[in-house]
Amino acid sequence: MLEKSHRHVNCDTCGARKSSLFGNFCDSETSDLSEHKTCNFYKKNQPLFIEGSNPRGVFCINEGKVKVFTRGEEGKEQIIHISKPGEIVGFRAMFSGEPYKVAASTLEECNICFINKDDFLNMVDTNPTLRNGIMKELSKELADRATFITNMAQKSVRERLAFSLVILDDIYDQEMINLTREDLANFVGTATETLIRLLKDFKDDELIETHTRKIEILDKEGLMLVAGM
Amino acid sequence: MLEKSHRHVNCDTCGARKSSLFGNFCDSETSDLSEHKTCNFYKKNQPLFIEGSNPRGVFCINEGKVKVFTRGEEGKEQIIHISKPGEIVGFRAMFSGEPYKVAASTLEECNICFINKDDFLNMVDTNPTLRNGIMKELSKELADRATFITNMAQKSVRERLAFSLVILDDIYDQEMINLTREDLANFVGTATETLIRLLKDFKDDELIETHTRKIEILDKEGLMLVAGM
DNA sequence: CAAAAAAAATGACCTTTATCAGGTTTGTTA
DNA sequence: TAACAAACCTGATAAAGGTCATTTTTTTTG
Repeated sequence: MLEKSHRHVNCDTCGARKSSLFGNFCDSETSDLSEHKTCNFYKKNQPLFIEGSNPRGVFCINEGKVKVFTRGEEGKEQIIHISKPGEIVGFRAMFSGEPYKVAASTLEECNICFINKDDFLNMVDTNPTLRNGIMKELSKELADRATFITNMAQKSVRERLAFSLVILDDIYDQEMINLTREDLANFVGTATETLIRLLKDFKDDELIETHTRKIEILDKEGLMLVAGM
Repeated sequence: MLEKSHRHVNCDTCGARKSSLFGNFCDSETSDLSEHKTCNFYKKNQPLFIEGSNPRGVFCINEGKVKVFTRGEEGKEQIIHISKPGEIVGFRAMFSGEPYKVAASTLEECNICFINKDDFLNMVDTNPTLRNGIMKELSKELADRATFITNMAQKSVRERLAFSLVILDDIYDQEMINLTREDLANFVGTATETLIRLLKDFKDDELIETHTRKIEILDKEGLMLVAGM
């Protein structure tokens, strides 16, 4: 899927950059950025960082998807967020001065650039546009998580699954949703068995179709109705 | 409870300021801040702002407690956070450029100062220490909310109540926890009836004692054990 | 390509927790 | 302080959803 040419990305030509926090960098800023990053290829299910470790920089996704999650008491994952190309992962920890409170790992083959902590913080310090973008992003995520909490507290699993599928449909853009049932359950916040049963309900209701693992959204409006959106 | 003298607070002498984001302001910065704020007394259950309205500044709590909450589909509140003196409420919306996604209202009689949006943003722009403090705060809250989500998804109501009581014990510091059963239920994320039944269990287990509405923590360690902390 | 491992699916069962309905206590205000 | 409203509490009931055990399908790997 990923071609060799993708494995060493230059920021100037990176399509993902344009929709990222670095999107409005000028040419000199962009080439500067390019010089200060390294680029790595990740296989499926490889960790970017784990809970409790010390942040050494930020990860900028060029290709592929990444899950950000915490673990509950018995080690069960709760997926907090799924990042797609153009998103920067792990920048919260740059400012908190604390070890990671969440973990991140790849959901598929990924191409991900790494920017060193000092370089990143230096950019944030000297570039007000970038800084404002980051503060805006932090704020938006904070609002998203308030909604997430409320959904968890007040919606049924059925409603949350519908809600999640709508969100995932955006994240997966033109592709079909491609997650293990377990990951999907850990995103919705339910047991894998319950999730599978509900997926069948949704199939019966012709809201979705499954192609082995992949989930095709047939009726997004209908899902939004179920989700109460 | 609140004396008249508290109703017009000067930032120089404000005890809450020292533990706030403005804590390390120098004298000139502090008096500058004092000039740019207004101070208001709020009765119990008065809104600071509501969901969907446009942010016009930030609120700095001098005395009293404030709940920050969202409403689910049927209007049921989910309390996301409870703020105490020294905390600044509503600054997320300063950076997002969007209307409030949450609402805030007083839980008791409060003394709260208001700083105008422009003045606040100007301070943030020109004061790197304040700015870093804010970014750190945003980041920490983001991490807190990840934990909140995971608790909601994976802990039982019993565990969440124990968890909530431990947190509230810190927020209420030396006082007893003083919330309506409904507010407490909306913080834990459960039905009021369920909450009341569980409180009785905790009383039977001598983890807490109630004095009409007020809740006294008898065995914090025990609660933490129940909460799985 | 066969064998093993991982993931997906199904069934039975049972606990947790929401809901509804009613009764009591506490707090507020005329 | 009487009357009213709000908050609190209790009981009965039902359903949502978790757990465990087992089978089937898909994927991975030697």
